[in-house]
Amino acid sequence: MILYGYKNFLNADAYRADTVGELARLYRLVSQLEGYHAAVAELPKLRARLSEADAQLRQLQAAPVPADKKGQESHKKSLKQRSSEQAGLREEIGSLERKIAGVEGDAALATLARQHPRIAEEARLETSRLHAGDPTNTALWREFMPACQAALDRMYDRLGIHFDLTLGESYYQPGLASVVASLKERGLAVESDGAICVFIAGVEAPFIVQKRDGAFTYATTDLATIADRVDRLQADVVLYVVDARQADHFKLLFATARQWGYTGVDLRHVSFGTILGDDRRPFKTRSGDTVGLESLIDEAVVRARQIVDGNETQKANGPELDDAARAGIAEAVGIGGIKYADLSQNRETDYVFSWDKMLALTGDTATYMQYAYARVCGIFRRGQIDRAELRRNGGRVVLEHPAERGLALQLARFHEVLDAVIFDYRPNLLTDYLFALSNLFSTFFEQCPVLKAESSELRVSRLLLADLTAQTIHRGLHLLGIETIEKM
RNA sequence: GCCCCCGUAGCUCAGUUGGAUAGAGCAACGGAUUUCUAAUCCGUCGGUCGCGUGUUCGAAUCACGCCGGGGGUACCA
Repeated sequence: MILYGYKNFLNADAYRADTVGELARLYRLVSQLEGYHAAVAELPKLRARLSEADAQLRQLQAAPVPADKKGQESHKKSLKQRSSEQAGLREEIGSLERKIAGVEGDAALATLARQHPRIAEEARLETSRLHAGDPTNTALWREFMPACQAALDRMYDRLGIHFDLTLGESYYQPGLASVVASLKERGLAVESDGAICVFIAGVEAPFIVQKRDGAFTYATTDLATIADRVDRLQADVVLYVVDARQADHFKLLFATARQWGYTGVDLRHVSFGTILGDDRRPFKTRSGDTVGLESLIDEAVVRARQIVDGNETQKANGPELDDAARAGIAEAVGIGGIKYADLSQNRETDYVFSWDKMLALTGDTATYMQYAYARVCGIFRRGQIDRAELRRNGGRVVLEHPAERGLALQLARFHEVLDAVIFDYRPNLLTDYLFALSNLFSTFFEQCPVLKAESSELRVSRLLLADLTAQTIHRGLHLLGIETIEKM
């Protein structure tokens, strides 16, 4: 789509000024025009289905209600089904009409749509040309990639995400033809309606490894990836952290891979729920109308900064933190909050996107744990305690106060939680644990003076508990990719 | 049509392989700060775990049925 957009709709100035932004615009534009034509083609069919559904519904309503109970129930049921079908069709039609109006209501867009009636096929053709090694498209792709990669790297960098090894789709491209050939050779892939497909017993949908126009698909790349990871990297587990809606794809992929001979590798779809908008409809990342990650992060950091500044002005002895320190705290708190919001929900549950949830700084949030950690650091700083020395001196932990006991029990459970997290790839178990731990620490902090403990033995014991708490929070948050801060 | 997921407090969600009076956060309300950071703590209010039947000593959890909501389903990448 981007290739087609570049060749037909490029704004050269915008491309020079903001390459990625312009490419994104082109993608959205082509996607919109494609959607327009698809909607125009689809609309009459849907309208026909709707009038059919209307007629059926009227017929049902006019029909006499059966005398027997069973008949009544089935009558009621089909009535309900019909009207729900009718409502569904109306909704779909409305959505298509809006799509069409969006283009036709804009003179420039309407003209473009008229000039590019076969945009969908032609855009696809650009992809298959690229796959076939077309020099122009390959050169363009080489031109686009660095800018896009740089934009991604900036985000990953800000989020503290690092990769051991990155291989894009292009890495596998040279091997795709032989994947298809190998599947054919084994009798796994057959031609169907001009496409090369693998059919898996019990699944109606085909697994298309090569389209009618010759282009390969994600299915082909995914198979080539499995082969590479097993043959070259000797992977024994491969995890796919992908939206639950791709479940069918992975079912077919894994089944095909096994039949292809890759039986010794554990292939797992670690699926996660769909992110829904306020209307409870899925966010569609490709349509480009979602909340951008960057603006989400910026907003989170701004809000965190407001709290930091507010706290600083309220301090009895005047502000302690300079601008750089405050900025660092705001970044850690803002980004940590977003990561935590995402990781603290059961990954399989769909969730409604909410700014408030993403940006909350009180209650069950990353901030809560970061704050508990900073409070421990405050104790050591205030008491001028050398933590390494404390650990070396080997004092005893005594548990007399209920708050001490509760905290210690929770600390001892850390390893169990990590086992459970790894077992089924459920980070929310770790967030639950850390929240409970931090909560127990806060209670302990309120009720058990550490530096001013009644005896030196008790003081050492409580210092050890505080130290362990900080270490555990630090490790736990670190595993979630969330930073800790010494002062907040 | 076929396949998959969900329904737990006003809201957002936990609830590990079935195990004790079903838990949090937010919201609401009431308290706590001369003492290590109040981004905090303590408390109150709030639930027929969608409905029914079954399996079990025991079900939010398992089975079946029903009601309600959502998603996927041949050439998009």
